[in-house]
Amino acid sequence: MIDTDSGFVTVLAKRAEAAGWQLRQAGGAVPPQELVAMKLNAILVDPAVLGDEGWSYLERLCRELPDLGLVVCTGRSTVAQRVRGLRLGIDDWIAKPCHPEEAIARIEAISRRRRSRSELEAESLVAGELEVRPDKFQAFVGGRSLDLTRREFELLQLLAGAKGQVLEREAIYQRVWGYAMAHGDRSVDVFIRKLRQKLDKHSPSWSYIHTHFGVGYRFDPEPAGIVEEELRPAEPEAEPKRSSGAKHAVAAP
Amino acid sequence: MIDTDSGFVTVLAKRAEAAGWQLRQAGGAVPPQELVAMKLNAILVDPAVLGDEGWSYLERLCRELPDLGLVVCTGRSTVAQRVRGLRLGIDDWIAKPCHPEEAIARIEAISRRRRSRSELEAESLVAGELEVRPDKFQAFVGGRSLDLTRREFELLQLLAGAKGQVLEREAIYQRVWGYAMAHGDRSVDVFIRKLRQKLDKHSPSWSYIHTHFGVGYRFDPEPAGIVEEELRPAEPEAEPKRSSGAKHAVAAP
DNA sequence: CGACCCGTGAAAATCCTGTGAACGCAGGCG
DNA sequence: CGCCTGCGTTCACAGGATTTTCACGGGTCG
Repeated sequence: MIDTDSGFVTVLAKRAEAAGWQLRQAGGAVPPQELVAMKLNAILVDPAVLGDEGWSYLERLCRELPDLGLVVCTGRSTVAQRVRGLRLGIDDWIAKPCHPEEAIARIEAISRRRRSRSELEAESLVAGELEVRPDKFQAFVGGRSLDLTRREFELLQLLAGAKGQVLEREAIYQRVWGYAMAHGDRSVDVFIRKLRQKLDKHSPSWSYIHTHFGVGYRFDPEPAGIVEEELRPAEPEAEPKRSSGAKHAVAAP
Repeated sequence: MIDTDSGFVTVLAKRAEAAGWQLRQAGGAVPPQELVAMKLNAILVDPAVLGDEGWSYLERLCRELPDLGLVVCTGRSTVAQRVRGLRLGIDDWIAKPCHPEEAIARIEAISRRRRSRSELEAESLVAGELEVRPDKFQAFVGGRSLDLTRREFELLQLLAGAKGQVLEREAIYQRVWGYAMAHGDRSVDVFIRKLRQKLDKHSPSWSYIHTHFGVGYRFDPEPAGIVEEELRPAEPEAEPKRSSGAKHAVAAP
């Protein structure tokens, strides 16, 4: 929570703790980046402590962290202000002399929506030769681990979860990295490449990730394997380099 | 909305319509089943009109339609009641003498969360032999992809969405490209041609896009197929070139 | 008939993605 | 405490795919 009203802060902290939450408090604007690092569920702000920067800060939060639950709790406000805030992306607006229990309940209500859809994980998922195991934070092919890093795994899990759907870069970034993608960021592409490398290394006869030009990527296991190795069985290919290897299928379900 | 306060209902209906929503109103409890059939986005309830069944009805809604946005808007209420409601699964609780614009904004805020989590605009659309699938950024005929590029798809989606309506070039450009069309720009025409090509290639016996001279284009699937091939079965037409082929129907305004 | 509008094909300009590598950072280890 | 390694981020380049632009000619309208 971002507020300086010590009485409110104290009592809310107590209730939050009683509810089993972990609460962090600040007395002024906190850069969205730091908020990301805190892995927050929701944030409660009294824009009064932000001064003139109030609106721009709230706007920034909504823009860069659309997944974060955002509740404003402040003193006098007009209908126009509340409407503006809600339209901006704020999830709830509470008038300040407010019962802490209600604040807790409202934050809970917001978070409920957020959580409900994402808690579908922990289900082991199979696609082609691939097996994605959230419990082990790893993916396997024939029992052998792909040795994915954290980000790689999260990306793969996201893609594999939205089976068949095309996911746009921004959406991918948003959901894996947790905040809005900066214009021109190529991180997603780079990780897609790493994933494709590892997938191809362990399951060469399948293609999993497909590119949709100008849109994003789509996960869909296809047995479209490259079967030219057996044409020249005596080839002394000591070099495991796959060189310009298989072209990645471009948009053609 | 479930409410009987005619003044509130009237003004809210007006605002909702202005916001482009479709609103249905009832004066008492509606079975969840019927609500499902209405394909609602959110529901606004004043439990006062439900009498003693209020809480049980709300509870039932939360249990059976957890995906539905649920907002309570009623008169006097205690903190305990609001907390109970919010914990139950209600998304927002508004005190009743309330500005309709705020009610709209709050419902919007709730729906925003709901929608962004689930697949946005996953409504697949069928027209003639054509199937437009927003989730795949692609259109299909008989399961085969038309292989549209992003712009082509967006254009087709726009046209197909405004079923039967004639769209002017500037309007099309504005909505697909996102900014105003420069004078003399022929991009729309070019993309219409590309679309017609691909449509005709995969679904030759239908005509989808019609030209309105001096106005714009209109999407309307018609089985007006060109059936002259069978008139000369022995024709050695080795040249698949459609050359000056089928003229595109031009409707008179 | 003449001005304007639209379909068409192809060249030119632009944008997008795959890729390799450098960079910075943090934890693990000697 | 300093080195090393693994990981994530950023950059620049190249090859394509896509979009835009252009010029022509056939159609349409008044």
